[in-house]
This record gives sequence, C-alpha cells and structure tokens, in this order.
Amino acid sequence: MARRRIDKTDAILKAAAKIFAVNGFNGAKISEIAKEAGVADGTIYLYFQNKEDILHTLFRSTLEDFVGRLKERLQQAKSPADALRIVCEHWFGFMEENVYLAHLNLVELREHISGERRKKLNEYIWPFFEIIEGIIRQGIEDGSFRPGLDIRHTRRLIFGAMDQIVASWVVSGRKYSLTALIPSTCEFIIKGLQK
Amino acid sequence: MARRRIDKTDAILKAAAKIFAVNGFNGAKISEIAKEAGVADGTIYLYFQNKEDILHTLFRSTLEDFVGRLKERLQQAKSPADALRIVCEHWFGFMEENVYLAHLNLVELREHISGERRKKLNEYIWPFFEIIEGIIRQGIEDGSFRPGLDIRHTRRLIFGAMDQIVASWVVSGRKYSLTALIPSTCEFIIKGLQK
Amino acid sequence: MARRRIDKTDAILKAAAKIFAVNGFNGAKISEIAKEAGVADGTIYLYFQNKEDILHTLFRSTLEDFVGRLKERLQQAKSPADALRIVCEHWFGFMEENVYLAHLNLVELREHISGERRKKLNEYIWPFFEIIEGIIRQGIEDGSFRPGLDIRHTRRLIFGAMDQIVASWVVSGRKYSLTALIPSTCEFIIKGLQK
Amino acid sequence: MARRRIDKTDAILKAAAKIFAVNGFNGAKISEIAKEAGVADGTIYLYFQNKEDILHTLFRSTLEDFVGRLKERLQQAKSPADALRIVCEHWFGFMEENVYLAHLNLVELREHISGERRKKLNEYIWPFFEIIEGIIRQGIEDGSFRPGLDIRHTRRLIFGAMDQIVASWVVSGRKYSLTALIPSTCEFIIKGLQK
DNA sequence: GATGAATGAGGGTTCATTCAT
DNA sequence: GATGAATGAACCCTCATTCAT
Repeated sequence: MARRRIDKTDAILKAAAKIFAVNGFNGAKISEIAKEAGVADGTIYLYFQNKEDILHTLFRSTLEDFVGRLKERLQQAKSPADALRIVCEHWFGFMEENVYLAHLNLVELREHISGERRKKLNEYIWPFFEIIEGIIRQGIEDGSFRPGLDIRHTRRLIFGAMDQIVASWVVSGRKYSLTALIPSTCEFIIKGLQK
Repeated sequence: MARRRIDKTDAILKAAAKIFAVNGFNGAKISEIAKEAGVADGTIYLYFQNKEDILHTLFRSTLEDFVGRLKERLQQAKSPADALRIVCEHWFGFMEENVYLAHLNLVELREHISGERRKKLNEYIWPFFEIIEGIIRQGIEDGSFRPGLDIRHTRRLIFGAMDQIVASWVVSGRKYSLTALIPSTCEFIIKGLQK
Repeated sequence: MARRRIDKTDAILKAAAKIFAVNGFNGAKISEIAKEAGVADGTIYLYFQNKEDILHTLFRSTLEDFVGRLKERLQQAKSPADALRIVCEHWFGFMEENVYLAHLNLVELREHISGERRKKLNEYIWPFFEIIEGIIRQGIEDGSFRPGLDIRHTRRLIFGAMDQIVASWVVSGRKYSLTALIPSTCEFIIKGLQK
Repeated sequence: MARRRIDKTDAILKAAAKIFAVNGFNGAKISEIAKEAGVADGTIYLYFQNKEDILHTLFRSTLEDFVGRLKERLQQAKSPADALRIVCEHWFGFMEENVYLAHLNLVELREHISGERRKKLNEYIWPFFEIIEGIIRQGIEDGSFRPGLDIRHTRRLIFGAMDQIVASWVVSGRKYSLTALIPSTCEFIIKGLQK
C-alpha cells in the first residue's frame, strides 16, 4: 500500500516535471499530467493539494536530493576553489540528468505569477545558495579569494554565471555537452575571485 | 494622423510595460492595459495583432533603444575592459531607469510558455549579446583577455553574472542601489577574463 | 445603451427565476440560464458578479417591488383585520403572478446551503415581516386583537399559515386557484388573533 | 449478522442526520458521513443505494417513529382541541429532541432539487398530516370547530403556523425554548378554528 | 462483508478577441 | 478610427460511485 502510494506520487511528479517543462506552469493542464502519469485527473488530488503543490513538491524534493548529494561530495574538497569546481560539476551534471528540472528552474523558479510563489520556490534553492556562500567565506578566510568580497553579491555572480550556461544550453535544445563546459566556467569564476 | 497613431502606440506600450511587469504576461489583462493606456479594449487591436504582439514590440523597441545608446557610449571606450565596464554601467543604469523592463526581462524573457515565444524574444536581445561578444573578441586580440576563451561561452558567463545581480535586485524589491554594485561586478568579470 | 443594459439584466433575471425554480439553486447551470436568456455564458458576468448574486438580486428586486405595492394598497385599510386581508390578498396574488418566485421562495429562501446565504435572503423579506408586525401592533392597540400577543411570534404564526398554503399550492402543481383560498385563510388568521 | 447489519445501518443514518443537518443534502459528503459513522466510504453502498436513499430512509424511519409515538399519546386526548395541543407538544418536543431532523425538515423537506425528490419526501410526512386532518374532522363533527372548514386547507394552516415557529427557532440558532411557545401557538390555532 | 484508492464527469468563471455601432 | 458590449472556449477541482483486494 505504502509502496503503491510512493509509486503514484513519483509517477505524477515525473509526469508533472515533463509537462511543466514543456508548457510552463500556466500552460500545463492537470488532465495532461494525469494522462502522462497514467492516472485519472481526480487521482492527482489524492496525492497533492492542487496544481501549485505539485510544483512545490517537485522543486523541494529534487533540490533536497541535489543538496544532499552535493554535501557528501564536498567532504572531499581540498580547497575552496576545488569546492567550487565540485559545485559546478554537480550542478551541471545534475541538470544533464534532470533536464526537466533544468527547464523548470529556467522557467518557473524565475517566473513571477505572484511574488508569493516565487518566494516559496526560492526557499527551496536557498540551501544550495548557502553552500556556495560558505565556500566563498572559507576562501576569503584562508586567503584563496580576495578579501573584501561581499559574500552574497559574490554568490550571485557565481550562480548567475553558471546558471546562464545552463539556460543557454536548455534554450539551444541541449545540442552540446554541458559537462564539457565545466573547466572553462570554473576558470572564469575562480579567476574572478582570486588575488 | 500618423502622429496620433504613434501617440496611441506609445501609450499602449507604456501601459503594457507596467501591467506586464506587475502581473506577468499571463496575469496581465488586455482590459487593464487598455484602461491604463486610456483607450478602449478594442482599440488595442487596431495597433497590435494580439497580446503577444504587444510583448514582442515592447521588447524590440526597448532593446533597440538600449543598444543604440550603448553603441554611442562605447565609442569612448579606451580598452576592452573599459568597454565591459560601460556595458555593465549601461545595463544596470538602464534597468534602474526601466524597472518595468527589468521585471519583464526577469520574468518573460525567461518564461517559456512556448518555445516559440522564447525564441522570438531572444532574438531581440541578440544585438546586445553581439556587442559583448565583440568586446571579448577584441580583448583577446589585443591581449587584454586570455587567449583561448570561447567567445559565446564567455559572453554567457558575463551576461549571466550581470543578469543575476539584476534579478536579485528585482526580487529583493529594489531595496538597494543597483549601480552601487557596478564596481564589484566588473572586477569579478574582468578578473575572470584576464591573464 | 442604458436601455439595453436593463433589457439584458431583466432577461437574465427572468431566465434565472425560471431555471432556479425548476432546478433549485445548486441544480441550475449558468449555461442554462444564459441559453434561456439568449445570451452567452460570459455575458451574465457582465451583469452579475456570480451565480449567487443573481439569486440575491432576484429576491431583492422582486420583494422590493412587492412591498412597495403592498404599502400603497394598505393605505386604504379600514382596520387591522382589513389590513391583514389586504396582505393575504396581495401575497397570494403576487405568488400567482410570479410563480417562479413562489417556487424560489419555497425552495431557496429556506434552503440552507450556508447560514450566510439564508441570512442575506432573509434580509430581503424583512420589510414584509415588518409590515405584518406593524399591523399586529396596531390591532392590539386599538383592541381588535388580544392583548398580550407576542408580536414576533404572532407574525410567524400568520406568515407560516399563509406560506404553507402557497407551498402546498406550488407542490400540487398549481392545479387550483390560490386566490380562492383567501377568505378561509384570513378567517383562520383573524379569528386566531381576536378576543 | 442481521444484528450487525442493523447496527451499521443505524450508525450510518445517525451520522447522515448530523452531516445533512449541518451541511444540507448537497453540501454533505459521503466521505464525511462514512467518517462520522466509523465505516469506509464504500461500506455505505452496501447498506444504501445512493446518497438520496440515505435521506429517504432517514425521513421515513424518523417520521414513522414520530407518528407511532404520537398515536399512542393521542389516545389520552379528551377533545379535538386537546388533541391539537398534544400534536403541537409532540411536534415541538420532537424537534427539540431531534434538532438534526428539524434542520432537515427545514431544509430538505422543502428543497426542490427535483420535483421527484420532494414528492417522495412528502409521502413520509403524510401520516402526520392525516392525523391532523382526522382531528379537524372530529372537531367539526362534535361541534368544537366551525362547520364548513375545508379539512385539507385547514390542516395546512395549522401545520404552516406550527412549522414556521420551528423554522424561526432553527434559524435563530435555537436560542430560546421551543416548548415554551406551545401555549401561545395552540391558542392561535384553536381560536382560529372555533365558533 | 469491508475497505478506500481510484475514477471521471461536471460546472462556475475568466478573459482574449470580435464586431456592430 | 474608436468603442466596449458580447462572445464562448478553456480549465481546475470536487465528490458520488465503483471495484480490486
């Protein structure tokens, strides 16, 4: 029973990820998600409160998973610069494995249907931002990075650079390898922080 | 007559910029735009084909204006690094002066109601991207920037970094000065390209 | 223009009265009302806020009309007993002329979808109740009716008796004359108050 | 087995009475009734054909019970007027003891989702009406009441008066004693019939 | 008999677009 | 050209009922 419950939740989330990614949140129809998930329209409401709840759950669960794995990997980081490299690798790799999420991140995390929604979705990505900010702080402390860097501002610069690479890759139709761009992306970022 | 035509077109575009920015494309109602512009609902359809046409015209005209002014300013650039500084200043300044556009850029340029729409909207920003790419190319040629930089990839890194700063500023409710962040942003970008 | 507005409002109200009466409030579909009124579904929302607003307007306007005419007629009343006779005549006559309203009164004024709705609908009938209470008060004062009658309680007894006659007539399919029952109804009521 | 069957039937009916009373027929959810009754949703359909069947059974069984007890009590009536007093006492007392039924009577006996439903529900109250009509007939015969009274019409007047008192009491939130109103109610009714 | 997860039909409401004036 | 009343397609969500276990 519990098993089944999880199966359907997953099926719906997976279907939603696809439909949201293709059509955006507003363009996605519940009936389409249901069809894709192989359940009846009403069934969705046994597992989620409403359309928005699906989106939130999708973000939360995926990002929690992402952050959890990232933290593990980061334990092997030898330096702040190395840690940033791991972050970039992980982010790009994660996006390649979860293209739908990449779409969603691109589209919905930034969309602005109501300030409220944006705020909640932003909450879910905060743990990731905190990781980056922690690395910057450490880099400043151990002298790897310039003193005087504003932590938050710098985190935005780093995330923005990485994110734009993902966004362009998504918009391009993913015609090239994202992971191949890790070295040059990291070089730009790390150089931008040094000295 | 022609004069009047332009007046109304402008009034509608101005109204649309405001309404789109506040409510997003999907959330904006034609009737609200009409009211804000001081015309009847139906009048809008004498000047634009449909709701989407308004958005496209808005982007195109605003970005054309932006690029035109930027090009003028860039004639005084003393070096590629200086040119990038001017680009950043101009972009941030432009966003501060056109908050509505900043919102729109944040929201709609990235939204993805249909791949089709995104593609068209991206077209309008291309001239701006070409300017940045031209600066990078020049910087590589005159030795200011690292050789071996991939022009397009680098442009994305630069734009992504700048853009994230704007995005965060918008999301924050514009509670701080955007232009104050120009120096630290440029330092990150330029250092990222050097050596 | 104003004329048209009134025409449509009336057409919708008339259609709604019919559809509500036949199907009840919950059973009535907006699309049916629209069809009956000869307008598009959406047009209804240009004239009314929502389905409930139609019901309220229907009650309010009809009862206002009813009370207005009743007050005029009552000016010719020669005694409290005569006034009650006029009230009964008017109520029964009104119901015969507005069968749909009779249905509605029977059905919706009493229905209990939410306490809120009932309360509002009851408000509209209050002016009628006040008229009856005024007559009772006067009858006690001039000695026509028993002293010691509780005004409110007595009004309920009177209204209840009359109303049940209407209700039975509606339920029967209106196979007999309602006005023919005025004398016997009034006799019961007036005798019930005297001595 | 048979015993168990009755237990569950009763539990469901009792739960339904409560839920119907609070929410009305349309507003009541099968799942709520099931929860209140402590059974599964599907179980209800082992005991009743559908939602409407529950309502019918509820009315029939409750009113049968009511009429049965009333008949017993009426054997001690000393006169038609006394009998009417007993009827009123019993009706008011019954309503006070079965508030849920009072609500239901108020709401659903009169509701009119389909003429069909009303007709059936009315059937269940007929035995009560017949008792009242019998008393009137007897009163006319023994000279207690006016000759020439129309039996059916008079029954409606009596029931209407009593019922309105109950209805107002229910709507008021039952903030006062219903049984306290028996004397004045009976005085009105009996005076209305005499001479 | 009992369960409760699953079903899917049904409807109020919004709003981009049209067109008679 | 300008108006704005009218249109009607589109969609999320509820809940009575079913049926596999």
